[in-house]
Amino acid sequence: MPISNKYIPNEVENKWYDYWMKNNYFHSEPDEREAYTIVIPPPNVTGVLHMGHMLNNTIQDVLIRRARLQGYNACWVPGTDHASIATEAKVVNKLAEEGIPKSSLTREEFLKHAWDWTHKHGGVILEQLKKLGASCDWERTKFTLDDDLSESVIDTFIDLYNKGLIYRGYRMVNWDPEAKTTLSDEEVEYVEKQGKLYYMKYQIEGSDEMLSIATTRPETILGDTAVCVNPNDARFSHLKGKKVIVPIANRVIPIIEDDYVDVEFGTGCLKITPAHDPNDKLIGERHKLEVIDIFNDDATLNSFGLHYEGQDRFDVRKAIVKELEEKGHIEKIEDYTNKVGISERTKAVIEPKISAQWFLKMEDIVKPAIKAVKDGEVNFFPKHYVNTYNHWLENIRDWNISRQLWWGQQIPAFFYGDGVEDFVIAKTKEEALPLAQKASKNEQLKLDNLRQEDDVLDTWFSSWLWPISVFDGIRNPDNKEIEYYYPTNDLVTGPDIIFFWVARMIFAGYEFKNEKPFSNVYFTGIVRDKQRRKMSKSLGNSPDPIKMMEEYGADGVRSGLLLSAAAGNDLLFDLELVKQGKGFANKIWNGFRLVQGWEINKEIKQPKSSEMAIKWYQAKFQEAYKSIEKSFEQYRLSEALMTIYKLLWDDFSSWYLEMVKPAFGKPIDAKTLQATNQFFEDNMKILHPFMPFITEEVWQTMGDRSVEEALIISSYPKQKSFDSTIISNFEVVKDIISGIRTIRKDKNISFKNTIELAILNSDEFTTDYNEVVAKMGNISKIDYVSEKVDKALSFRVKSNEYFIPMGGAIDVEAEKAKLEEELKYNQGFLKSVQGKLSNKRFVDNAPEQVVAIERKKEAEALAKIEAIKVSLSGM
RNA sequence: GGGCAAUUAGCUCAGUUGGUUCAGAGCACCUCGUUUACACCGAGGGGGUCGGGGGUUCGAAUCCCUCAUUGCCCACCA
Repeated sequence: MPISNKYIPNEVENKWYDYWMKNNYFHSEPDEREAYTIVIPPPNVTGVLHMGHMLNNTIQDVLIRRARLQGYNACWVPGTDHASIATEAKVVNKLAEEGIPKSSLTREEFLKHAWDWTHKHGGVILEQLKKLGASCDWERTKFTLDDDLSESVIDTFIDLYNKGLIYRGYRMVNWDPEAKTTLSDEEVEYVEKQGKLYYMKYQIEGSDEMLSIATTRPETILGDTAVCVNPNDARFSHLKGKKVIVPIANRVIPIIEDDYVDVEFGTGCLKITPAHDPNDKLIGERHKLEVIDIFNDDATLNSFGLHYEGQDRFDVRKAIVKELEEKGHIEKIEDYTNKVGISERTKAVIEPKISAQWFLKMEDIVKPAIKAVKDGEVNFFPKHYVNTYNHWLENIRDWNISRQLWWGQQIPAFFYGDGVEDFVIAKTKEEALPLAQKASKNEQLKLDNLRQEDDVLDTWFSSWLWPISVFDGIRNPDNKEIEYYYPTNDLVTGPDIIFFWVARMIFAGYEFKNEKPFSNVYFTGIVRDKQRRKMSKSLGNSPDPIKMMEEYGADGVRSGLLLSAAAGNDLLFDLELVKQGKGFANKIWNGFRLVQGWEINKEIKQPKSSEMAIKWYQAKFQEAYKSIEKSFEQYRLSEALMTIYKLLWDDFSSWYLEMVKPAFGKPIDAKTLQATNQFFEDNMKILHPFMPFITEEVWQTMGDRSVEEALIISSYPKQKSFDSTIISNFEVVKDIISGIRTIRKDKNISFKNTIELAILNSDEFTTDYNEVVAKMGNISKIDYVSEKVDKALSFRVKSNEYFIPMGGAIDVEAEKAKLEEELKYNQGFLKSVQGKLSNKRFVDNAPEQVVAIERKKEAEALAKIEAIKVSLSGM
């Protein structure tokens, strides 16, 4: 069968993915082997694959495929996250487009829509991962809202509540007026915004004196309940005990004193709005101030907004400034940049708000997580993320885990009264009833008197259990699966969710399993474009992963991504590297075609050159192997791939295959063919984790392979010791060949024409490589001579000299100039070496080994200089 | 305001305890070559006073100090 000289990935990739699936190679069951486990960072259920996923999942697949080849029972658990805010927002928007406001629906009706949406769009991303070659155990696919996972979440909530770690409290929390829910501190991003600082004048009651106050949020004056100055500020001492009139609202509020106020900033006078600023709230508590909340849930003003009621906060800001100006209350307006908190999901400006929410106490629960990383139980790559991690854990505040949403696990709290504390915690209403009867001391309480908390739990309150709950380790702590697969081995994720997810999983692991969830965390970088901009939909700078895989092959894309990704650094995505990856696949394919085309002849003897080439490649392979192992230990996948790339392209294709390749139309001997096939197999094995498709294709085309003999489940080559002198000797041989090629190029001697070579002062080992030199340099005859050859071109490798006789056709002057240049260089080199050696302090202080090396350099330089001088004198 | 990281060839990055292998790799670039696996190719080549300035040392890309630039994270100054 004629094989195309171009490797065409598309069909090949689909074919082998189907084959792997059909034969269930990705599936894992506990057995006697050691487990190697990764749980996928579950993408949002309705998300689509972007470049970040591509990188992240390529890395996981490399690790899992390698482990599988190494004989581990490799298990990669896939799944998706319900992403409560993001998904609910999508469903709300979609319903809004259909003219259905969320408020018109009951909880059940809305959830039905949400599930319909999830079933329609969910899992697309997992299908896309299959294109990439991800060898996940799809039978284990989980969703954070699956019944078993939800039940695990509820169980842990109850457990934590019973331990006294969960409480309900009135607190100032972050309110997202668009999603109409609270957010945890981690879900708020701070961005710099160009704004204004407004200086407003408040009239002092019973006086004409005006007090100037600076604020960035003039609309909140309607919620002012005091004005505050520093007690040590002499400018305001005469105002002690007085009151001011809030403009527009015309309310009279006290002037209070508190150390919090910075005398230097603004006017040294601060307006206090306890309902809408965390600091004001604290001051308000200290001074027992009234709290006036002026906003509705969507951040329009409520009745405290007076004639602005129903208008949006930012519209009111403009309008109120205008009104204040008209009434003479604006002193001045300055430009001012400040940090504004926005919702990580909706990007809406966060409104601080006081409300009753559920919190998890963090102080004690995080302690084992700090210790685990400190003690190296859990390792971070790159390790500097440990600092970020520690800083967060050591300064942690309680976690607001309730969300005013419907999409998620509903909090299992049942209210029997209107008080903040009038609730019981239970799995079901039925279980709650007797508890509520007891708590309320009311035996007559009925099921109908109980009302379940509307709020659901933060998405991360389910994903923090992920490595445990996917193996059902919460509900059935002693089941076979959790015992076998937990703790997992590696976690591959982005540093952006170190707090959201990674840290929380670690302390959840200790809290619920008494053990770490994973041993190593590999933080990937962010995928950026060549201008270092983050790849995003809105910028339109992100290529479509699916299209790209269709054009360049999943293998090409995988290797392109990895080639550009130094461990832990941001990755500047460049399509050129994907092309390089595709080119690499093609290179391998063509090497394979070459070997496939060879005719074997068992009668012919193995040439010496092939024998030497085989010995050399065996050593070279082992040398690379060692280096690959080392790279993997440090999660330097990019480095490992580059090592393989160079091994296969330079060493194997450019050197090995060229050395053993029979002349056109000539057969090959059995020994060499057998060795070459063996190399091919080993090459495919070490490359397979990175480029699974082409390697399987080559592997399967090489011979008839049974279902048990697929590459994906074959065995990784073993590390063997190797003789490094074979490699260093061959470097000399390469230099000789390179010298010949340089002369050919300089003198325009076509490679088609054979030339002769004479060698002076031969080292013993080089004679073993005579056939190699002859073949690679197209040399017809090699002579060993005892003195310099006349009318010849020459070059030197180490201190040996090599001649190519040219008859009379050499340009003596040019050769002389060249030699003189070489002489000059070597003399300079010698001078610097001797400079070092004549420095007594160097000789006395440097280690013996180092001095010995310098002496050796000196001797070699002297010999070389001598040889050049001899050549020159003969001209 | 605090912390972390980075700064080495045109680009992206290696460079482990200071001294074999220290100035490297890949890509890009230049020259030559269509030799029967591959032009998604082969052979050859140019290119960096290692961000600046000090210091320690016989010796510094590597250790110390300092400055500069960039990125990220954290932090309740109106």
